[in-house]
Amino acid sequence: MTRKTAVTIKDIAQQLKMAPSTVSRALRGSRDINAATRLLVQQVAEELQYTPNPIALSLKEKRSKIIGVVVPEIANNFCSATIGGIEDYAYRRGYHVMIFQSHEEYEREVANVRLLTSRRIDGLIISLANNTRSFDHLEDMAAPVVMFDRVHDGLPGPTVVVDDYAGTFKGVEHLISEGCRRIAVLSMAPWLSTTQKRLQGYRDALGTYNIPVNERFIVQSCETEASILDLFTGPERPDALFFSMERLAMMSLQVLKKLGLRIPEDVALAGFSDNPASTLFSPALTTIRQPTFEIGQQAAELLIAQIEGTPLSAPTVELTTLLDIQASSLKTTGKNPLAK
Amino acid sequence: MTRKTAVTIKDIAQQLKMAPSTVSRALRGSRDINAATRLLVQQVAEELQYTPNPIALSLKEKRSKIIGVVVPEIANNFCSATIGGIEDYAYRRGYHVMIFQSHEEYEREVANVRLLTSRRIDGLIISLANNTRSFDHLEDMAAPVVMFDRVHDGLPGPTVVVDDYAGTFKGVEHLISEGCRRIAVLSMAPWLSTTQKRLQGYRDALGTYNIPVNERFIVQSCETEASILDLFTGPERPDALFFSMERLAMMSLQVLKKLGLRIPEDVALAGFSDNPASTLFSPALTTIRQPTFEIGQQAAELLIAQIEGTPLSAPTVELTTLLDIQASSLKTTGKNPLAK
DNA sequence: CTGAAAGCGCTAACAC
DNA sequence: GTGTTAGCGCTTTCAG
Repeated sequence: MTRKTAVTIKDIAQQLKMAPSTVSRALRGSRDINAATRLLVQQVAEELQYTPNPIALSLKEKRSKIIGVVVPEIANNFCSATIGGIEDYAYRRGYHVMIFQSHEEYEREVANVRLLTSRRIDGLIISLANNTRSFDHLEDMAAPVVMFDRVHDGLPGPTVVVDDYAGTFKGVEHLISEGCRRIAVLSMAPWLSTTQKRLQGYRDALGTYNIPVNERFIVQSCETEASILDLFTGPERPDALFFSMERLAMMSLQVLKKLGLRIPEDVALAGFSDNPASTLFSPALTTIRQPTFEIGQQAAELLIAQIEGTPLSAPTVELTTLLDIQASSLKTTGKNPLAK
Repeated sequence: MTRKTAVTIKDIAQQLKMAPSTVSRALRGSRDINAATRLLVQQVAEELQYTPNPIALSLKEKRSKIIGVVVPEIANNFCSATIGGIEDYAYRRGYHVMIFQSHEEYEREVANVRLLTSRRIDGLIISLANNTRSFDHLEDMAAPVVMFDRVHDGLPGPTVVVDDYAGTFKGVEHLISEGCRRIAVLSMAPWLSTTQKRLQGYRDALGTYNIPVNERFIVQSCETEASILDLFTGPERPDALFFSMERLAMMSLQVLKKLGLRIPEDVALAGFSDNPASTLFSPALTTIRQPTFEIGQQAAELLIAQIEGTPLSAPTVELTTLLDIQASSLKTTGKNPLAK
């Protein structure tokens, strides 16, 4: 057990019978200091196991070396993987990561951001809650903000996203190439730019292949199994489901099971998912894979660049998704689908 | 955009032409203060959007209201779910969570703990890295420590674990009841108490049913697919695999696929996993489910109780696992296995 | 080169 | 009831 009260610069000064300021200078390698003094101080500091108090430093320098992260839910493969990336990069740059969950609730998101602000964090990385429609809490942040995944175009500040449009296009095109013509899409809140880009990719893919868009097949703000079930009540039932989020994939699987529909024979399945195990599903899921860890790293990099005033390499980073074709979308077994 | 410099207690005092201490008292509801003054101060504070500077507070009161969390890997269903639980409870109690990853490396774990200490965190919640064998870094912590999952019995401080012994016993017993007799177990580092308890559960389950223990079937420190492959090289091949970690489940599935062995006909599969989607696997996995979110909450509760000097309800919390039987272990189809 | 002093924002004696 | 002062640990003028 060590002493309860941490050793301070004063303790060192006292023991060496010099002024605290001298110790401070010696420790942080100020130019104008006697080499002998410096060595002495460093030695004693070592002995006493001195570690600078970051709180005192923060108070003085008005920066905390802490970056805040607000995500909808930590226990979500996409979020946890990006947080992993953020922590990884931040750690290497001497920053620490403080995490909050919005639980997809606007109010909690606002509360978190305010809390983080009052914590004097140096910067914020955020993925918006599903039902966040007002952005005041982000607009009047003093600290730099980087958004990822769920971004809002109206806000300034860099963003890290993936090629949502192209990714969706590829995915839907693949379903079409497998013979699907009634492709329903399950998406999130319509005001998220992610949603908009993905839906555009969906519409354009259909358009490219002269398939009329059936608005009934576009489920916006998909939150419950009921809305998926609804798709299968009318006379025209989908022959494919494109999900824009892992949770929606799970829900689809449940619903299709409940309805006794086979995948992919009755309904093909494809979409965005970041469960590393989704190839082990029954059947294995065709997914648009996002470079989650890298997204986190990039977000942290952009943020720290802003904090430290380094010019940004790019205001917005767009990473590339990968279409991972598995059994869930292969209606024409054995056929090697178009690589696009 | 707001002012860059946050408003302080001094600003309020100045505007009201009173002393900062009065403002401070008014704001924190000190008894002996004029009601009128208090109201006035509160009003101005509101107007100016004053938020107390937690850094100044920390410096003064020598506590940061931050709890540190060190886990092997955030992007891991078990870890992210527990972190979710920690954040959830901590948030409600006014604490914030700072996260670090050890990446299963002892050195990085030590570095993180030291960093956290120098950060003057109020307490630490940790799940040990797989190869941590020395515990000095935890022994001489000034702040309270709570361990969860990967705990070490030699250390003081409360722990949150699950009924590893009973959980494993139940799981292995179930495999036995399905007719398996050559059950191999894939486990982690032998010095972890988790490993020890689980292996004991395994041994005792076999013993109870008079099945001799084949030491070749006990794979300690299972890190690679090779060690699983080895199991299938000799003359006596396992008819069941019990995995003690989600990653090992994935590896098993890969290996069995590679070997062309059917699950559960050739090899039954069961074990610890916290992938909420493992029922969607092909075949659905029989798993021992841990109450991950609750583990996190409990850990946070124990820690905060210690920090605030509240007497602990219990030094160690042991939560109960649930055996979720699915197709991967059902050799005798249709048979309703013993509920135990 | 080194010491003394001020101040970051806040609270808690200690006056009056 | 309210103002004054000191101090949390550290850096940074400003003197010397």
